[in-house]
Amino acid sequence: MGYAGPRVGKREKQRALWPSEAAVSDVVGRLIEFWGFKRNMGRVWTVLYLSPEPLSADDLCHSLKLSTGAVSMTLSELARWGVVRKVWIQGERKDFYTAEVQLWRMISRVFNEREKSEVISAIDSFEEALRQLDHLRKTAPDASTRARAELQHERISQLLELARLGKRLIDALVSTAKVDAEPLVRFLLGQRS
Amino acid sequence: MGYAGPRVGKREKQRALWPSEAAVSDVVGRLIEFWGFKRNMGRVWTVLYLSPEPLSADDLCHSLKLSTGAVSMTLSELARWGVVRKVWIQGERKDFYTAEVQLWRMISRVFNEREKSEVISAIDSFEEALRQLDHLRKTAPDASTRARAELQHERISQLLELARLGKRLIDALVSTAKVDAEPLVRFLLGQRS
DNA sequence: GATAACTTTCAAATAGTTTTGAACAACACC
DNA sequence: GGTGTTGTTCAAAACTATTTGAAAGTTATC
Repeated sequence: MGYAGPRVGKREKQRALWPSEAAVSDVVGRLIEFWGFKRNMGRVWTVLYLSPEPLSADDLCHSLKLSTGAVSMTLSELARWGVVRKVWIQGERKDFYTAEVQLWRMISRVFNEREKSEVISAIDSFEEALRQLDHLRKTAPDASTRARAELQHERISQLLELARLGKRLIDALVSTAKVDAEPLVRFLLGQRS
Repeated sequence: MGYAGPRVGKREKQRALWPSEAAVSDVVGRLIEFWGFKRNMGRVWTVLYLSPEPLSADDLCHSLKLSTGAVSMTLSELARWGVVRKVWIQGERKDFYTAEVQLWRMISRVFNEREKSEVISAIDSFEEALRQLDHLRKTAPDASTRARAELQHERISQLLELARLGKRLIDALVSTAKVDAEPLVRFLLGQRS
C-alpha cells in the first residue's frame, strides 16, 4: 500500500474558540467541578463535544491554553470514565479524540462507578455501627448507656435507610440509562402537576 | 424570678466519642465532602445528630479535636444551611446546638439553595450561547461557519434540555420534601420491578 | 536502528482550601 | 464599670490539589 499522498485532510489552522464555545465549556467546567471532577475535565469534554470533527491533544492545548501534560492527563482520565474516545484518522499520526455525545450514558456511567461505590461503603459502615450499638444496648451495665445506644441505633438506622434508598435510585437510573434514561426521568417528573 | 439554683443539669464530664460515633461521623463527613461540603461540616452535624442532648461548641471541640475557631465557623455555616439549630438551655450561658433530624428537609433545603442556583446560572449561559449561535448560523458569510454554528446549536440544546430536566427534578423534590419526600422517592422507585 | 512525531510521566512549582490560635468583641454577672 | 466567660474573626500556617514543562517513553517511517 502506497503513501497516503500529500497530507490529504491538511487540518485547518489552529482556531480560537468562539465566545459561545468558551462560555459553555466554562460553565460545564464549573458544573462538573461542583460535582467533584476537575474543572478542566469539563472544559476539555465540552470543547470536544462542540467540535464537528475530532481534535488532537495539540488542538486542545491551544484552544484551552493548557500544557501538554495537563491535556494528556485530562484526556486519559476522561477516557477512563468512558466519556471521551480515541479515534483514528486516515493519514494522521496523532491521536484524535471525540466526546461521547449520549449524555445519559455518561451520567449513568459516572453514577454507577463513583457514587455507587461511595454509597456502598457508607452502607457497610452504618451496618457495622448498628451491630456494635445493638450489642451495647443489650449488654451495657448502666441504663443511661443503654438508652444512648438505643437512640443512636435508631438514628443511624435512618441514615442507613437513606443510603439504601440512594443506592436503589442509582441502580434504577443506571439500569434504565443503559438504554435511554430520558423516558424514565420524564415519566418521573410527569408525576407533579 | 429567682436564681436557677445550684447548676441543676450540671453537665456530664467531657465524654470521648464511642467508636461507632466516630466511625459514623467520619463516613458522613466523607459523603458530605464528596458532595461538595467540608468534611467537618458532616462530622459536626453527625455528632450532634447522634447526641441525645444538645452540645456546646466546647463539647464539639473536644469530641472532634477541632480548634474553637473551626467549630465556630463550622457551626455557623451549618446554621446558615439550616441543618443545625441553636437551642437555649436553662441555667447555661453557653450556646447549645442540635441537629435537624428530618433528613429529607435537610436534603431538600440544600438542593434548593445550592444546586438550584448553580443549575439556573448554567441554564442562563446555555440560553445566551444559543442566541449567539442562532445569529451566527443565519448571518455568517461562509457556509462552513454556518454549519458549525448549526451543530453547536444542536448540541448545546441538548445540554440545555438536560439542565432544565435537572431543575425540574430539584423543584419536584423540594416542593414534595417540604412535607415529606419519602413517599415520592418510594413511588419513583416502585417503577422498576 | 536512526530519526522524527507524538505521548506520557513525574518532580517541582503554583494555586487553592482548610485549620489554627491569638486577638478582639459581646455579654452576663457582680 | 470590672471581671470572667463565651463567641467570632482573620492572618498566618498547614495541608491538598492542580498545573507545568522537561525528560523519558513509544511508535511509525525511512
